[in-house]
Amino acid sequence: MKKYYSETFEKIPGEKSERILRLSLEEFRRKGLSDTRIDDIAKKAGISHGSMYTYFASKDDLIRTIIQRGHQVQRQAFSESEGETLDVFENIERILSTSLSTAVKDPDSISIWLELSFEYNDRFSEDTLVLENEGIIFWKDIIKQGIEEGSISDRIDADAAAFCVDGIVGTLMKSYISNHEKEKLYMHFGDIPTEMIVKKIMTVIRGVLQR
Amino acid sequence: MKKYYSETFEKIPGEKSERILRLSLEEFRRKGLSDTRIDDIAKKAGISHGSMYTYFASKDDLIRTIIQRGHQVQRQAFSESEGETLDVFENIERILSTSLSTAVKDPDSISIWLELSFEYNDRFSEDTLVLENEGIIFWKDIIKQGIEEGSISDRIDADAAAFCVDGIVGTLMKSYISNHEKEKLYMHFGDIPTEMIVKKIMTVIRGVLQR
Amino acid sequence: MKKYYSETFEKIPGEKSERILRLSLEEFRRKGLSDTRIDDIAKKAGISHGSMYTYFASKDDLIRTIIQRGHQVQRQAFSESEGETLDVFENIERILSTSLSTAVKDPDSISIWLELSFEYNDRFSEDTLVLENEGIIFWKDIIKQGIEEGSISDRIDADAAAFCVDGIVGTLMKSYISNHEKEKLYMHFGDIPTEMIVKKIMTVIRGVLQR
Amino acid sequence: MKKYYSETFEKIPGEKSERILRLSLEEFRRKGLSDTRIDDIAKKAGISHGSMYTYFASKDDLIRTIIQRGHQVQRQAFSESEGETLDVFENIERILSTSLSTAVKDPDSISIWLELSFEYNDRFSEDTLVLENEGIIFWKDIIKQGIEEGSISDRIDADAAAFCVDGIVGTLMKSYISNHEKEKLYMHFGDIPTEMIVKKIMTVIRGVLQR
DNA sequence: AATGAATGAGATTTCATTCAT
DNA sequence: AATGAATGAAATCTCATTCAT
Repeated sequence: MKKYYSETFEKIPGEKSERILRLSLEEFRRKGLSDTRIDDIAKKAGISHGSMYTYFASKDDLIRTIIQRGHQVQRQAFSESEGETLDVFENIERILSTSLSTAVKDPDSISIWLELSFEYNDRFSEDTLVLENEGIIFWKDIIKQGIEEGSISDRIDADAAAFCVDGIVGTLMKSYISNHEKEKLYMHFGDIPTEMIVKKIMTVIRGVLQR
Repeated sequence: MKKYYSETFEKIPGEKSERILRLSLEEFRRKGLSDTRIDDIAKKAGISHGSMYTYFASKDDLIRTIIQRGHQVQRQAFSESEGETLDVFENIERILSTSLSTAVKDPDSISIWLELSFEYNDRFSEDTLVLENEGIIFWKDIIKQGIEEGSISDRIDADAAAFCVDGIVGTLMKSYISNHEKEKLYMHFGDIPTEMIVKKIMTVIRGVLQR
Repeated sequence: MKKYYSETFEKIPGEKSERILRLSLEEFRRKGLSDTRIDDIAKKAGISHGSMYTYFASKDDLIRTIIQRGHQVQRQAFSESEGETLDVFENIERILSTSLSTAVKDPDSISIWLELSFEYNDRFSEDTLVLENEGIIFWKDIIKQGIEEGSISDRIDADAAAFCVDGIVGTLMKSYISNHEKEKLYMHFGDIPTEMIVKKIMTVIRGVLQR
Repeated sequence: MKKYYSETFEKIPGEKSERILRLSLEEFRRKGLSDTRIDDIAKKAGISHGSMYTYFASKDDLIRTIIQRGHQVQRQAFSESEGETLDVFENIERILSTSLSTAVKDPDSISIWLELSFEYNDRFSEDTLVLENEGIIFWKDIIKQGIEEGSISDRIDADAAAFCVDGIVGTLMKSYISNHEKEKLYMHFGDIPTEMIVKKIMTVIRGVLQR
């Protein structure tokens, strides 16, 4: 995989590089990819903007680096949930629950990820589609497994089920990227704890899918 | 509702004002709210740079005007589907189908709408939340009606069902805003006609909700 | 001929556009093409640097515009000296004299022209070689004419004679672009009036060429 | 003569210091004094950026060091041609020939030397004028010698003759610093071997000067 | 002595906005 | 009402130079 950061960036203390990436993410969520200024990130990180350019040749390179970091984290999450022999619905519930807590803890990553959907960010598409595909396959596998096991009705289209679950989880994760989205979530569910939201959504998913 | 355009804008031929708003939408989807330049819109519309500023006091005002226009269209869609005494699932299917064709015909509106979810666009939140709320209530009503009619299982949480259906429809509409999203849709469903996608998704929704 | 300035630049008062080009030339001679800052030219001309960019898309475009202006002036000079039926040596003397007074009055143009000889300015080559060629042909014609008339010895190689006269005139014109070059001229001739320099050089050229 | 390099630079292997100076020259010709970056030279020479600064306190000091090196080489050339009892024209021809082959072999030195003529490089003037003067005296001596010997006509102004010969040789040497100049030389002489150019120019110089 | 990470002044360029015509 | 020239704040990026290791 192509590296979008300099060797210098590799050599600086991990703590520092982590901080830079984390603060970049935060700033990107708050200001948007386009309106985030390299200089602001540098200021927040307590380094000179010149240093930012010794680490990343351009703003786009910084964004790509962040995207790749997101991949690693996401892949790890996928691989962790593999090999577990849970019931399909327990599996979905666990993923939903994990996704939700990720969204609450790290809305920055979700926000930047969602920005990549827009046409004006298509230049990053090649960097992200591979992972998107992995996510889609991940869901399809789960659904197929459920059908094979007989726990999901075979009247249901597997592709559509994967699409729906993916969409529901995505929508839920999106609900924490901004006040605006939090308001919408509140409109939907009122003021209830997040675990409660998972439970409620699971009644739907079970209802829909369970035979 | 506050007007964000000048009286001058009201007086110009409807055809011209329509064209300006339509081309603005197109440009906003392609470049993003932030990277779209007023001058580019003016050039596309064949009017002078300065004229844009006689119509809209600022770029944000243009965006707000576009948002309000979206509201009108959306409200019209809501009101049209009211008063019809369809079966709940027929109703959902029709909305799904309409939403899909809207997304295909006018991805620009969807794209700009989705951009408003991000924190860096929270300044537009007050202009949009009202309509978001209407949409949510719209779904809740449909679900409640279904439960009352007995066609939707009462084991299912109504709020969550509304959230899920809303999320699914939203995800589907998002699938047409960029090549990147189209690719993802293709990963999900392969190369099938759009009506087929609706049908497949309906097997899921019926399966989940139907008692 | 391709235009390297905007339509806006064409429309501003001639006096203003002249001033901008003149001050650009001056600044380019003093600081060099590379170290001249657009902002400094703007300041000298009493306009905003933003305006400079409405006139010229880039610094290179400004340079090209200046080069083209130099062409026009130079071509005019060529065409003026045509059609006159002077003796070859009178002709050369007149050109030498004119060139010298041009160099004294407008060293800026000479300086920028000479900068174009360097490899790092080869990107402008296509804009200048045509005129260079015209200058070379101009000299060759004069020498040939002299040989045909019998006033120049036919033992002399015409190409080389054109090269030498061109080189001498070029060197003389170069002598006014900087203090450094003026010093060198002083080392050569001491403190004598410029007409005297022309006379002295003519003794050489006559001596060399006259049969 | 003031040294513009550090003691450290004196201590490193001659081969290495030679390489650094040679590569600097090359880069300066290709990019120009102003646009050449110290870092690029360091990279080409395979040393670290910082090392360049342990050798030379600044970019200007590197340039001055290069200039002084040019002096040494040039002085050596002068001294070699002294003490030889050639006929004046043989002498000129030999210098012309030597200059030409120097220009072909080492256009980098010529290029940087010519850059020093411009006003924006006047800060190096004090470092170069001494040598320029030596060159001028060198030519004057040759011409005077020719007049004394009777091989150059006394109708000719000695100062002007020195100026002209100097200008011709300078122009010829300049002809190899860039593609642009090579094109001009080709316009003058077509595609002929360099020795032929010398021969042809000598017909002019002899013609002019020889009584 | 050599390295290369860090710095920050400053260059080019962009573009929302103003305003005289 | 329409125009488009002018403005200048601000963004991205460069690179000579410093300095700790």
